[in-house]
Amino acid sequence: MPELPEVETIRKGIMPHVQNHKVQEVVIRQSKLRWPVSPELREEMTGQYITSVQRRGKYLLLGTAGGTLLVHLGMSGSLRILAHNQVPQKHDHIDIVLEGSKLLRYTDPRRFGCMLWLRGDIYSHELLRSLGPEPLGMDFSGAVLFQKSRLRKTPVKSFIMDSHVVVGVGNIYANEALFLAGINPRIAAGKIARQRYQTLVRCIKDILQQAIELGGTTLRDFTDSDGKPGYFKQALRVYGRAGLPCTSCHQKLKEIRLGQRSTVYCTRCQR
DNA sequence: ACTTCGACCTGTTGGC
DNA sequence: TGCCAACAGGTCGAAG
Repeated sequence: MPELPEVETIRKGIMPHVQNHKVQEVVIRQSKLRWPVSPELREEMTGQYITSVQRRGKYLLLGTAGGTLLVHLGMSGSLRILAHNQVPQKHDHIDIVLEGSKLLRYTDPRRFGCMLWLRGDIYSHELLRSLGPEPLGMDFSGAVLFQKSRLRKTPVKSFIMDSHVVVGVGNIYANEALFLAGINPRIAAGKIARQRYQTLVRCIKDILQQAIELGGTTLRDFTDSDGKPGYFKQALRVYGRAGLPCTSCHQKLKEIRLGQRSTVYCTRCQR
């Protein structure tokens, strides 16, 4: 579920429920996530006011005066706002219980996500320090991609999915952006011209922006049950459509694997 | 410095 | 219907 547009939608969805609210209790039912969840999370976050809800790439950052909760949803994680009396289910690992009537519940069947309590300057933390630019920010441009890609032999799809190059471009949107840009995903990143990177950057920004706007409408209410976004299903041009006709030229879409990830493209439209 | 690959998990799907 | 392998929206870190 979580690519950048989903994470941004979740951020906007939970913000009004958690910002300026006081943490009454932190319940850790399962501490074995990608990294162990430290008891310090409970010890130090309890009693704090959540002052900010930010996003960096696919990380969510809940700021307090005493530290920051860094959340990543991995492949299967989700966050929901629920009532205090909602009974936890099998994969409901952590609750941030707020004063009043609500709690923020972290659910993650595969447990590839993480919840880390950080103190001090969070941007100097290992996980955040060397991240590339935000794809929707001003400092993500064709010039940047072009410059970073010189001499790199890795396929352009793997390249744009590398968080040190640019954050937040996951498998779905990498496939979609390359289709829109008309670029074959297996071309070596270092062999792509500056001009084409400008096109690619425009496509990445467009597809992410569009997905955020759609996500915003279907996932507006975070007090609902699982808000599983069905929004992009219809908008997807290549992802999940291997063997089906290209929406542009009707050629059968091809599926290959790049970096162990499913890659779908049109051999006629993407060169 | 760059690339590849295993690892972390559970749930779902498709083939036999 | 059941069983088993393959695969799934991520990404770190080790090894080459």
